[in-house]
Amino acid sequence: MRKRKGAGRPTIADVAAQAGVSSITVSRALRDPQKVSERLRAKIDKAVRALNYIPDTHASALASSRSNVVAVLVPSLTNNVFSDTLRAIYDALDASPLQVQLGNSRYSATEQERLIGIFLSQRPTAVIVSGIDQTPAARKMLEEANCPVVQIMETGPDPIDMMVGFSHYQGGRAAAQHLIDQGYRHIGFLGARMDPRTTRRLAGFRRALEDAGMFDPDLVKTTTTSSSVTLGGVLLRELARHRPDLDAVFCNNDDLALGALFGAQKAGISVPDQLGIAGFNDLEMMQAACPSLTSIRTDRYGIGRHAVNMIQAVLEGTPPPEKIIDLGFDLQMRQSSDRRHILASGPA
Amino acid sequence: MRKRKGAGRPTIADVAAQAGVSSITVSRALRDPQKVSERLRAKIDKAVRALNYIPDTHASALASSRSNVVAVLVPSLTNNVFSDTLRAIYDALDASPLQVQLGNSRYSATEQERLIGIFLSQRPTAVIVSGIDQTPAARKMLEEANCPVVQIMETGPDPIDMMVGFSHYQGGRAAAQHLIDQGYRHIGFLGARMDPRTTRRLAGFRRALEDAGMFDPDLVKTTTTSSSVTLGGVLLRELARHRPDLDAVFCNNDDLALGALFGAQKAGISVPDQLGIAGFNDLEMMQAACPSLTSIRTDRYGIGRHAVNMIQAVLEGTPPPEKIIDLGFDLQMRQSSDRRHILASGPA
DNA sequence: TGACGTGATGTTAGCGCTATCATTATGTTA
DNA sequence: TAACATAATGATAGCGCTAACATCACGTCA
Repeated sequence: MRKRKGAGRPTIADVAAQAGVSSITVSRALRDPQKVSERLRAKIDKAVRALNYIPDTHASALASSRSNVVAVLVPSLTNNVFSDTLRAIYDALDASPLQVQLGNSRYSATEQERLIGIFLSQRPTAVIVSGIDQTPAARKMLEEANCPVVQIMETGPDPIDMMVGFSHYQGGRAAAQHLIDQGYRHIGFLGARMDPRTTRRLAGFRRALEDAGMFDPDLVKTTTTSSSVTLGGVLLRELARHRPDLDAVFCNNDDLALGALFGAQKAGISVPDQLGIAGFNDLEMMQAACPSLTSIRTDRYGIGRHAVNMIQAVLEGTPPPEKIIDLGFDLQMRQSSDRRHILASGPA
Repeated sequence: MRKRKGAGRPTIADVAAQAGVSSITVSRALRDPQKVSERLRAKIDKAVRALNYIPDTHASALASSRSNVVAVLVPSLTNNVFSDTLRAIYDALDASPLQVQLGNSRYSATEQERLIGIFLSQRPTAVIVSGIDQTPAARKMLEEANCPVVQIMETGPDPIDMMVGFSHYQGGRAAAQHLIDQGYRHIGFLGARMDPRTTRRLAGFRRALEDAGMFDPDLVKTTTTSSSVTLGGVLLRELARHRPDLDAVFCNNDDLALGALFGAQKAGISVPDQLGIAGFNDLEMMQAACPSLTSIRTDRYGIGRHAVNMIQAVLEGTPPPEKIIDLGFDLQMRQSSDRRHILASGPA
């Protein structure tokens, strides 16, 4: 009957004809070569190359109810933290036939839920989703998605399926403990956005100070606006004006920490002597700053790499022994909080 | 006959049955509502909502040889310049049924070509690609792709289809001219990566200095390694050691400029008096730095927004009057290159 | 009044692949 | 050697949607 146009791209039937086999054999040879005899496989490979055949992803997905898409959901495209992890995911998937479908939830759990719905309608091979604070509906969808799911950036007690990250609570606690150990006594907290991970860093910070009998809610300065270097300076100067006894700040990310450094410099406050500064994530600029900035180093690239590894392991039928991978963190002490010279010369 | 499982998700036939119409009418009602009478449209909408129907993108793409994918190719996921543009693209496409398929070419033209091949096999609705330096094969593929193509980040004389960006050559030239105007006489160039855009900035820089009779190739310090704040400090100190007469640097991006500032601070070189610094792109941190840093402001978000607008205009049948949009740039003079106090008090 | 345009809806046949059996050839066991 | 497992290949029928044509109910105009 009437024929549709067709873009003229070769189909699996063309390959089959050229190789003298049936199309299902071509399909098998491409998807699972060991199911086809070596003789036919060679013929088919040759035909594929001769015709420059590229399988149609949509037809494949429709027929198999399965796509080659890995859905990845991050809360921000501009935050370097996520771009490092994304880069790892793209790098790791590079050699595989899997494609990334990236969604930006803008730090909104409901937006994340919406995107999960859209992405699942593409029947992805796997889902990578940031954080552990999905809405109940989103969690339910993912549990029923019938594909590997990895929650990244954070660890928690109750994975949907798998998890790679670290404890933001412990990170915040370690940063605070470090400032205490350096002899600071009026330690503030600068926080932007206050998403769930940030909030847990604050909780860890608070715990460390409470244990040391030093927690003062008046020294916690937070805002829900998004983070920036400029904001770090603004928050620092507001807090320092309000509380002249402030002698250190833990900033919930590195942008704020850099901004706090600039703010201190503008206000003539010397770092680290009059003010200690610590950040979170240890972006590359932290060690280059003058003075260099203390931060909690996190393995963002590793998180992406591990997430893909776990997915591939499941797809290959050898699920990873551990459902939860905690990559931890490292405190990188640098000049901005180094008071060893003062500590050595006597008690504060 | 034997039935396949089917994930149980409602199909267009279920909606049609519920609404008491044929499935093609449902299809039309969803894709082009004005082709269906108001009465049926209401019924169909109701059925769609009742069943929570979500169209299958793969089936649609297979049947129509057209997907809802906009392919976007950027050279880097970690460079803030591109994440700003990406954010704009995601924001602008948010209300439409179009989905972004993102590829990372890692600053490699051959990798870009490979990805274009993969993406075109998904028959995208449109393609957004960074830069104007496609390989001949890639250019040919895009010309034959039979969909809108927008080259972004840069303008040039010979668009594949459409273009949004600005002239990096003129940007580099303006930065150099500014440093000349501020009375600097031994102006260096710090460059990382040296991709095509960077190279054109250098060409503009060179032109301005040559016009002023001040170009000195010995003051151009470049590397092909990727850019970082740390690298900015390293390059600056190497150049300053080699050429003590250096009195200003134009850095081909803001990371290098920030690093140069830190490097100068570590070396005890005062900015802007002993050394002027200018960057490129005007990331948010530039104005927060201490001293604040001069930069060439570019409208990265606007580039993404315009690119999507142009695509949507074409899809709606009202192609934009201009194939090339030049969004220009603005020099933001700040403390790091401000010598008006010196210029005012007499000749250098 | 009858040939004909117009808009709304329906029928049918694919799009290019793969799931599910069916078939055939080959080896294996009692 | 009969009965049966195993491996390699094929035939067929969809997956869920839409392009292309068909039909039908109106109105229009000479």
